Amino acid sequence: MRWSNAFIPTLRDDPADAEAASHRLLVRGGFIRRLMAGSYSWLPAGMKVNTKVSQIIREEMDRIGGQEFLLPVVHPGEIWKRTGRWDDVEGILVKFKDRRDTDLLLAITHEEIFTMLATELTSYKQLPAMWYHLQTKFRDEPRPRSGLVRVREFVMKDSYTFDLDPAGLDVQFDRHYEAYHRIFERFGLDVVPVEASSGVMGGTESVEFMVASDVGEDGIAICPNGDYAANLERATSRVAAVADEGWEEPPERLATPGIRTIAELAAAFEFARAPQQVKTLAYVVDGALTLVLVRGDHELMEQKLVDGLGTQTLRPAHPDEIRDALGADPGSLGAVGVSDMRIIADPVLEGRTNMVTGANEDDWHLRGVDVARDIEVTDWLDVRRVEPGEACPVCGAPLVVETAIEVGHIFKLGTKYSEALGAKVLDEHGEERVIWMGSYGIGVGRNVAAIVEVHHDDKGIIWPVSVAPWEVVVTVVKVDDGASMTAAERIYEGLAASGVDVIIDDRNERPGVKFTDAELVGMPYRVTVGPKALADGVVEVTDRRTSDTERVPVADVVDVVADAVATRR
RNA sequence: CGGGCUGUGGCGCAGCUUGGCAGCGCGCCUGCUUUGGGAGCAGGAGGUCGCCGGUUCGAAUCCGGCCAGCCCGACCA
Repeated sequence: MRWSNAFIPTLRDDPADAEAASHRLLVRGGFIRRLMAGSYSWLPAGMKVNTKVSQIIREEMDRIGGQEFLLPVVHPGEIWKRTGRWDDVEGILVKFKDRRDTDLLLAITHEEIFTMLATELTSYKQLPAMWYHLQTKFRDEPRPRSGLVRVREFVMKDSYTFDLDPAGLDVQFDRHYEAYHRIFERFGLDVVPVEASSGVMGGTESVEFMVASDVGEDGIAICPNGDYAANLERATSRVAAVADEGWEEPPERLATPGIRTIAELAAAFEFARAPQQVKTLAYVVDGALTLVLVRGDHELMEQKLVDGLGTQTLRPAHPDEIRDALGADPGSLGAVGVSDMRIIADPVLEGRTNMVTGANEDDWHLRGVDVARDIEVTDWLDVRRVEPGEACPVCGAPLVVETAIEVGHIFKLGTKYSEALGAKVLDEHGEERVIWMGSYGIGVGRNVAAIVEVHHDDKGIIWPVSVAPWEVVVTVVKVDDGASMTAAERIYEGLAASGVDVIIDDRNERPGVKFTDAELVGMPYRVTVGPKALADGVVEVTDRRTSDTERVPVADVVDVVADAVATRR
């Protein structure tokens, strides 16, 4: 590739609408351009990276026995109605009709269609199977952000496995787990696998691969001893027991004029510190008002509630709904004496006595509440959000909480889709068996963003050799110097002949412009060919990572650079 | 969906308060000089001022509505 002919539109200024480093640098470096919110075009340099990332994924998928497909991005609504997701998935699913008034949708993922294809599997002898493709998804996200980190249209490698039984699924799941580690290692990403919520995908078990980053959108709790790691949407921890002082009498009314918050109540009464309080939250679950109880100093993690209840139709109750049902406004709510609705309580509250909670009467609370005696808990459910420093559930060490980017997610699906769509085989006894499925995703663009988030400095991107748009740039300091151009061309041809992905910067620009662009675009190695060094029979080889520059004889440079590149691929 | 901010040549911005020729820097084109860290001089091209409506002799500027984008939150496969 010759830079003079390439479309690499680098920008001198940061784009006004970009804050995340990856977003800023990918736009400035001429890799991507925004079309609309959450929708990006890949320019030639970006496409080179995209292709290398995709290729690494392909290689590792093929290595564990994956077979590549390519499925359509527009699906008939009918199939999604059969799995229930036509109605269950709200908001992000774009639905439309064709000229014959047929319901269609834009694929948000491809379980349905791969499972339809799997109905052609008829015998256990055809299992296990591992199928994948790299294909566009469109999810009408309410809030795209941070460039490629969260977009609406993106390409994902999604794979699907088909097995006779759960044990087979476990094997394929573990293979993916290993393959994903290899993939992220080749991307230069340090990942933490964490237990995750399966969300609407359904299924029994899922693992997310997370890269710690400020622009991440997920919180993860990590044990410093490596004994535990989980997404906060699922994480649990040990909480030190609170010793309650005795209070044998029934709850006593406590006048609390004007007090509406946990903090205000804690400040007003010595015996009502936040851990002594029961926080009462009102939700509407499947249409019914439901109380959710956590300790005063704890936060509800709504996703844990969603997962624990196995429902998607859940929202905080409106103030008027709360007043109609309980007779008080938020700020004075409590579950004591409530018997006509579901009461979900966090297990941390189990056995607690002498607590303070709202009296369901504005300006009044109750003290001396014994949870077991005074509250009719219908479900004990771990719904609290883990906070930094709480004890690891395995070893007790203080947990660390970090924000992270989810770069991959693997699910054990079970039989949800195969059952709904009739994917079955005959086993060795001639009996019909529903296929056990798993699904596994890696977003291409999000991984590119994560790589840049991790590998950049104030000058630009520092691509790992494995995914760099070009492994080497040959920078010609003075293009109208015949000797320079001749030497540079020879080096360029020699590197290309050695299998190095190389670009020659033959633009008639001043050296400063070319050096700056090379650093912004982020090629791992720069070979600088200029008249001064050439007079000594050498050129300079600069490592983008370290900025170390080495003078190398012209005759050796192709071998030296080709070797350096090869060892880092 | 709630809150905040922003829409002016390709990019970054000023002008808007107080209505009166649409500007600056970068980039781009031509010429000359220059050439090891974002060159200098001279000349030049390029804009429905997000859109629609209103007020006014006159609107980038004031008023109303809409659209789009970014950030925070909600949400998130």
